[in-house]
Amino acid sequence: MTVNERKERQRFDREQLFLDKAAQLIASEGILQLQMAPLARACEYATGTLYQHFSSKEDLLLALVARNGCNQLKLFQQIAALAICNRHKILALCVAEELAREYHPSHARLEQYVFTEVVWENASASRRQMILDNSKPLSELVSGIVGAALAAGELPDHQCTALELSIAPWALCTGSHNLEQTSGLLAAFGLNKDPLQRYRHMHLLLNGMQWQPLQDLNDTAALAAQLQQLRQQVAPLFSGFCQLTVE
Amino acid sequence: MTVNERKERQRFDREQLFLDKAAQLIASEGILQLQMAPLARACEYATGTLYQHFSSKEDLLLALVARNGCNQLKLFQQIAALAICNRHKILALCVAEELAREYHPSHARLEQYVFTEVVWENASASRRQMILDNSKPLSELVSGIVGAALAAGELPDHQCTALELSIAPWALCTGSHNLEQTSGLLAAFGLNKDPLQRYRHMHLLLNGMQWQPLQDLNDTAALAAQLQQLRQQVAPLFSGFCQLTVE
DNA sequence: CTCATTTTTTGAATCTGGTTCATAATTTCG
DNA sequence: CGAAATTATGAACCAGATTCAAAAAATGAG
Repeated sequence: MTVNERKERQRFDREQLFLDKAAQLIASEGILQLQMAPLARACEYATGTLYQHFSSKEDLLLALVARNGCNQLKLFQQIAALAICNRHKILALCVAEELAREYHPSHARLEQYVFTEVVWENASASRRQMILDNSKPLSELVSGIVGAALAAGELPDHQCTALELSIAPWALCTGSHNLEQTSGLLAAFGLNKDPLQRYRHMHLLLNGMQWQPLQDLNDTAALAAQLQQLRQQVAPLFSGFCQLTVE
Repeated sequence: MTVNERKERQRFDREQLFLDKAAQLIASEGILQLQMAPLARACEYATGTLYQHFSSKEDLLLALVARNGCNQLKLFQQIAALAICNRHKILALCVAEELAREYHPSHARLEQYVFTEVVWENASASRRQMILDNSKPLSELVSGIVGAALAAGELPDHQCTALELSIAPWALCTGSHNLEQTSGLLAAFGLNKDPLQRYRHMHLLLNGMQWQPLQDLNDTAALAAQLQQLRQQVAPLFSGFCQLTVE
C-alpha cells in the first residue's frame, strides 16, 4: 500500500528532523539546555507531536546515540577493510574514536550521559534494544580483527577467545578517553596532555599481547609518523556522515 | 571560641546525617528516586535546612562522591603500604576497585553519573574542587608505585614519566569496569563474564610495559590463585569504613 | 533574668520544565 | 461529499527542585 509507505517515510523524515535539530541544539547549548517544547517549536511542530516519536526526553537522547551508533558501525567497517595489518587496524579504531571526539565533542558527552542509570532507565525498552543491537556487530567486527590476527599467527591466544581478547584494547581505548573527558581530572593530576600518550599505552598493551609486529616505543618520531599516517587514512572516512549529526 | 566550635561540629554532623541517609536511600531506591524534600523529612529537618548544606541536588551527589573519595584514598594508601612487589600493588588497586563495586554497587553508578556534564555543571564550584583535590594525592600514590618500580629497575621508562605511565593501567582498569557496568552491553556482545578476564588484560598490559616479574598467562590456575590471594589481602582493608556508606 | 538583636529553621509558595489529553484539524474512503 | 478514523495541537497538568517570608531559637548586653 503506497499510502502507508508515504506516511512512514514522512514519519521517518520528521524523526530525523527532530534528531538533527536536537543534536544541533545540544552541540551549541549543551545537553542541560535541551528542552522538549522549544525543540518542537524550533522544528515547527507541537510538543505533543514530538512525543509521538519519543516516549520521553531520555528516549530522544538514546535515539540520538543509537543513530550515531549506526554511523560508527559503518565507519568501523570501512576501517576493517583498509589495506593495513591487523595490529594497525586496532590502532586505527582508536584513532577513529579520537577523531570522532574531535569532530563531535558534544556527542561523546551525550554518550557518557546516556549510559547512566538515570537516563538509560527512563528510555523506552525498544530504544535501549536498538543501542544494544548496534553493539553486537560492532563487537563482532573488532573480534573479527583479533580473530584474523590469531588465525594468521600474529597473536597467541593467551587462553582466551578472540572476543575476550578484543575487550582489552577496547577497554583501554574507552577508559583512556573517559579519563580525558572527565573535566579537569587529568589537569588536577598535574598532567599535560600529549597526543601520543594514548598510542603509547595501546602499543604497550598490544606488545604485551605479543601482537606482531611489535612496536619499539623508544623511537618517538616513528610513532608520531605512524599516528599521523593513520589519521590521514581514517579522516577521509568521516566525510560521508559528518553532516548527519551537525555540530 | 568554643560556641562556634560546637556549632561547626553540629553542622558537620548534620551534613553527615544527610549524606548517610542519602546514600542509604540511593542504595535502596536508586538515584532517580532520591528527592530532596523526602530526604530532609527522613532526617527530620525541613527542606530549607538541606539547602543550607548543598546548593542543589547535584551538589549533594557530588558531596557523596567526594566523601567516598577520601575513603578510597585511605584504602589505596593502605594497599601501597602492603608488603608485596610493585607490580602486585597495581593489581591490588584493581582488586580494590572491584571489591568496592561489589560492596557498593550503587556508588559506582553514582560516580558515573556525577562525572556527567549535566550533573557536574550543576554542583557548586567548591564541591567540584573537593573532588579534584582528592584525585591529586590519589594519582601521586599510583604514580609513586610506578616511580618505585622505575627506580628499582623493574620497569623501563618507555620515554614516559612515572605519572604518564601510571595512566595506562588506570585507564584499563576503569575502562574495563565501565564496560562491565554499562547495562547489558557485554551480554549483548555475547560475552559471559569471567572473573579472571580483567586480570589477564591487566597482566597483558603490565607484561607489555616489561614490568618485572612478567606473568605467564597460560597457567590459569596460578593466575586464579594469585587473584584469590590479593583479594584476601585487600578485603580486610575495607572493614574500616564499610559503615560510612551503608549499602 | 529580660529583652532586643542576630542567627537559624521552617515549609508553604513559587517556578521550571516534562508530559498528557481534550479538542481541532486533517486524511481516508465508502 | 460526508462520516469515521487518524493525527496534530498546545494549554493544562503535574512532579519535584528551589526559594523566601515568617517563626523559632540562640545570643549576649544590661
